[in-house]
Amino acid sequence: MTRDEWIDQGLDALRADGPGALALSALAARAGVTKGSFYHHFSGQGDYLVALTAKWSERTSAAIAAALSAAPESGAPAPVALAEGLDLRLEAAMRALAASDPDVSAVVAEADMARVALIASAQDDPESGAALDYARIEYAAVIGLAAHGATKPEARRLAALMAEMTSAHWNE
Amino acid sequence: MTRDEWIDQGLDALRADGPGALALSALAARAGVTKGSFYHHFSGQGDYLVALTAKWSERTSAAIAAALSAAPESGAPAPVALAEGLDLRLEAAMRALAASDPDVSAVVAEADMARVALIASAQDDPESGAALDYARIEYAAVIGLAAHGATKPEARRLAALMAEMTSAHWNE
DNA sequence: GCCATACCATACCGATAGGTATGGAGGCAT
DNA sequence: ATGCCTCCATACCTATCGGTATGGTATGGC
Repeated sequence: MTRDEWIDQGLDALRADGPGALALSALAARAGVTKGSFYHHFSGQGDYLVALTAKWSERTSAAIAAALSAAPESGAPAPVALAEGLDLRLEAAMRALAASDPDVSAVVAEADMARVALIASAQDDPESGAALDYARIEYAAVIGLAAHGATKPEARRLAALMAEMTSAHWNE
Repeated sequence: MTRDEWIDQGLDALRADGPGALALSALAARAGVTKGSFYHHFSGQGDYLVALTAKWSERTSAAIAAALSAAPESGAPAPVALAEGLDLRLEAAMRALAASDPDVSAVVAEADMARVALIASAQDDPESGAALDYARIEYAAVIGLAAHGATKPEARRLAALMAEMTSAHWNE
């Protein structure tokens, strides 16, 4: 077990079983090791959660950036690219985790802002002040769909409808 | 302390400090009583959480129904009425609570469906299949805004923009 | 005045959480 | 072979959780 493996297993557990699965005993049992390993790689729970959320933030933001930059060729508008590139269950679980930990909450808030900025910059007229507003709405809608457990096909369909609405209103 | 007071204090604590504030010891300390009172009014944690979520569901759904039915006169479209009638912090905290409790999750899912149906029925052409889709998007956007802690004025402004988009696309 | 019942404080219990201290097993250099 | 350093298992500590058992006080009916 490396530090990264602990984090990856934690992300899997978080996605599968929610924040409660991040209890140290549950994590160790899941991985088939004991707490000895954990405290060798991490100074404590705070250290672990920060590292976990940081990795989530990096990975997810990179995935979004890739999906958005590929959008012009693939023809997928921003909301669809989001619904495609995001792990909806993990997004929802991450928000639940953030509700009980201020450090996590800060990282999530920062990631949200960065992603909204990414979406805005992929818009037709990124400089317009409205671009940020449209981006926030699109992003909020996808996160909201994740929050009540929409399936991927549903999320994709609704994201497409949303994209249609946005671009129609945008170009009027 | 009555049963209802325990529930109301729990909702306040949940909104203010997240799911962790629903720990029995924290609740009792907050109310200035001991666990003796709690176990007199409730059979246990499960009983309490079910009662709490049920009350939340009733109250919130009633508030939404009222806001939506008043919308035609007040001129507030559905998303704005939602952003106005919902306690955004409480909505976010409730989702976090649902992530750790299947019973709560079931109630939240049911409430979500009911609210989406309410929004759809307030639409111009409620019978159309698209009405439900639009309603889901509008609702998801507001919940998503709640999830990353949007302030009420922001939520209101973005909800208004969203309503403009939706109705424009709807009537094309 | 008596008794039942509602209400709640106190004290206790078992399980589990995070955290620490320690020591053993294995590679790697010298 | 020796010594060191990485990695982790074991054992233990303390705090806190949900939950139970019990006893006390207040209030209302009769």
